[in-house]
This record gives sequence, C-alpha cells and structure tokens, in this order.
Amino acid sequence: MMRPKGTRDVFGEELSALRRVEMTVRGLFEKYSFEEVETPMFENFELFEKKSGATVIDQIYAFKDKSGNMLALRPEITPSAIRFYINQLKSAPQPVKLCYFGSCFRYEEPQSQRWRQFTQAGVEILGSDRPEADVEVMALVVETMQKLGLRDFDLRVGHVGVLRKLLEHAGVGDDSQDPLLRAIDRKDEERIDAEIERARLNLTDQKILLELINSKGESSILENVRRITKGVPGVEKDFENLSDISEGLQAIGAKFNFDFGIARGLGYYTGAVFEVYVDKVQVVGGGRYDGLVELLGGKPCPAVGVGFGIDRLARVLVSRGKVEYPGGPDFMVIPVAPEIVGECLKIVKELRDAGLRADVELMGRKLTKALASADSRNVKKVIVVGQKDLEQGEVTIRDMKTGEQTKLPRKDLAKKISGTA
RNA sequence: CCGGUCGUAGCUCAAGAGCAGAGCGCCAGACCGUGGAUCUGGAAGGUCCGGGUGCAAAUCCCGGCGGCCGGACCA
Repeated sequence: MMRPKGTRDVFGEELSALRRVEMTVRGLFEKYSFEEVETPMFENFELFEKKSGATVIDQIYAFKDKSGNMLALRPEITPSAIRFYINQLKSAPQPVKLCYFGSCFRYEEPQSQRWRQFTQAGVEILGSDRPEADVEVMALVVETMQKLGLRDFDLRVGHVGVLRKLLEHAGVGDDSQDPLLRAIDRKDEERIDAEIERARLNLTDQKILLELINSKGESSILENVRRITKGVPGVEKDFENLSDISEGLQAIGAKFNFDFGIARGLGYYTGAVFEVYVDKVQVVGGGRYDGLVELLGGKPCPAVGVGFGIDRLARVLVSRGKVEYPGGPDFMVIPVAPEIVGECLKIVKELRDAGLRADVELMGRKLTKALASADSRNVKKVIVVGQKDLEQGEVTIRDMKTGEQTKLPRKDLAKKISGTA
C-alpha cells in the first residue's frame, strides 16, 4: 500500500524537529497572549470560494458528503479563524488575538518543500488598524526565529498598498494589476518587462515602478522611495504607516529590510506585508488584510496576521543538524535467566512509577545479546538482574558509555536511581 | 497542468533477455552472569502496477502510479 501522492510519514528525527517547532511556536503564542482556537479540518466549500480566484479553487480538495453538502478540506486556516471571529467574537473586547495550529491540504504538484498535506500555525490580530499591531506580529516572528536558533533569517517588509496605488495612478485597472503583480512577486525581469508593456505604462510611470520594486534595504531607503512616488495619491498615508512600523521594529531591535517587490500572492492583503526566508526558502509570510472580515460577511474590521510553515521550519532544523533526537531509553532492565523475568517486570514498573524512562528486555535474549542490543539502541544504563545478586539483595547497574558497573540494593532501587541519575 | 530523472530485500545498490544477488540491518548459535569483534546459520523480494513482444522479461516496447528536482501556480 502506498501513500497518497504528496503525503508523508513523518518519523524519527524529522518528527522530533516538527514537535520542537510546534512547541516553540505554541509557547510563544501563549506568551504573546494569543488565544488558541481549533476549527474543523473541513468547512463549507463557500468559505474558501469567496476570497479566492479560480486557479486557487482548482487546488482545493472539495467533495460532497452523503447529504449532498459541498465541503472542502481547508487549504489554510485564516478563513476559519475569521469565520469564528464573525460568529462568536465580534463583540469581544478589541483587539481579538487568535492563534491556530493544524494540517492544511492543497491539491498541487508536489515538489521541494511542498506537499499536499502540511502543517500551518498562525495568528490574527482583529480590530486594530494601528502600526503597533503589525509590529506585534512581526515581533512574534522575530522571536520565534531566534528561539529556534535560526538567527540568520531574513525578514523582508513590503507594502501592497503602495504598489496598487501606483498602478492605479498609472491607469492600470484592478483586473490588469494581477498579472503584473505576479511578475513582480516572482522577481522575473523579463516577465515584468512584458507585463509593463502589456499594461501600457507611460515612460515616467515605468521608471517609477521599476525603481520602486527594486528598492530594497534598510529603513534609510524609505525616504527615497517616498520621494520617487510623490505624485501618487494616497501613498503618503502608507509611508507614514511604514515609517511607524520601521520605528517599532527598531525599538525592539529587530533586523529587517524593506523590499517593495513583495506582492504576497494577490489574495487579500491590503497594507504592509512581510516574508521570512532561511536559506532562500520562505518559511513565514503575513501582512495586513483590512478587507477580509467584511468579504467573509462580517462588519468591516482591520486585521493583521501571519502564517508559519511548520514543516519547512522543521526541515531547516534537520538540515542544519539542530535536532536532538532522544535515542533509546535511559534504563534497560535485563534478566540473566528466564526465571527472573517476573522480577524484572516488577523493577521496570517501579522505575517507571518513579518517572524514569525505562525499558525491559522483551525478546528473551541471552545476556550477551541483550547487552549488545541495548547498546545498539543507545540505552544509557542497563540494570542486570541475576539470581546471585538478588540473593545478596542487590542488582547490577552498568553504564553503557563507560562500561563502569556498580551494585545497588534492590530495596528502594527506583528511589536510589532517580537520586543519582 | 508541463519538463528532467529515478523505481530490484527494512536500507544502499548489483545483475541489462537465460536459476534474483551482495553489503548493511534484523533474528539465532558458537560463549550462556557482561556489550560493540569474528565465524556460522536463518528470516526477508512473485524486481512499483497493467498490458505487449519473445521459447524465455527485473532487463525490450506502450500506458499508468509513485519518489526526487524544476516550470506554471502558490490563499
């Protein structure tokens, strides 16, 4: 039996990395006082239909249940979180800070770092349109990366509002913006040129656009970008916003770069957007989407959020050898003769009751083989239980690393061991 | 949806029309109250699936499926 295409069985070191990322992220969500919500893994199809274009809908696992309802496996969790907010929390004290965790599904061709089932974690701040909310989300991201030991991450901040307003000003209508923005997001110069051609930008606007999307670097570039786009109506406010965000990030000592070439897909983003890269792989993405709550049927509500690619983060940890994989048990109890098995079962139970990670020989191996086997499983200490020792009221404990052996009294064994180990 | 590449034992790979093999791992014995070594033995594969050509197919042909890598797309 084979796995369905694009799925994985995660085991061993990789699973250990995955758990570590989950634990780290969950811990920080709590510390930042986001409240967790667990939403269903499938939703009514229309929840995802509303905010997505045709190509995106193509990639949704959709199905009819036995009563004919159109359902879909969630391709992301943000819509569910917002549905929940609209259903139950819209009159809760603002802002509402939600976080979530779970598997998502997309019908895509699998390739490097891309599977049909993957784990996403994320947060949403609902109700605040202020730059400090954007900063809060980015601060969480920065701290997460640091806690995971990935200090060389690259945080890039852009702004889709500026991009869209510039295009609007240049006479590119909503519908024609998307292909151009896609090209920009891909950073493919040939495509960008072709799309500029197609959008019929005049020379001045072309120059402004190209200069804008090639503006990358520290906060000092902001002034220049601001100057370039001077004539574009409405962007002044966006730059105020970016400059506030920039100050906020500097206040918390976060390293980041502006990159006005970030378009973050096309979905629902309206303001500042950001991405985090490690080793050229995008592991985190987020931004402001002030229109989504309304789109999903709620009252207008500003929102900012982020999604973490948990599997990708785990991959990075594995590839950098940062995963501690807890080999075998700390203790292995081995009987010297078959008659002593019962006593061994008793001992291992005592050890476990004392909270120790203990195992017992289950294959009926002779002592020699049992020791070899314990060693190959990275057991730290072996407790050899034999008739002679028991007659003296003792057992033998052997350190598998050093080979050093000592005898310990059988009575209160677990207590003695947990004291010394 | 498109392209490259690969698919034989749990793992890494041989055999390239003529009895399906090795190394590692696993189990056991030699030794049986002290490990990693060595030696010996054992279990484990109808060669990804389905068709076709041949006396004969893991091997050649066609079609699927799957892995890895990339393109399109990426909420």
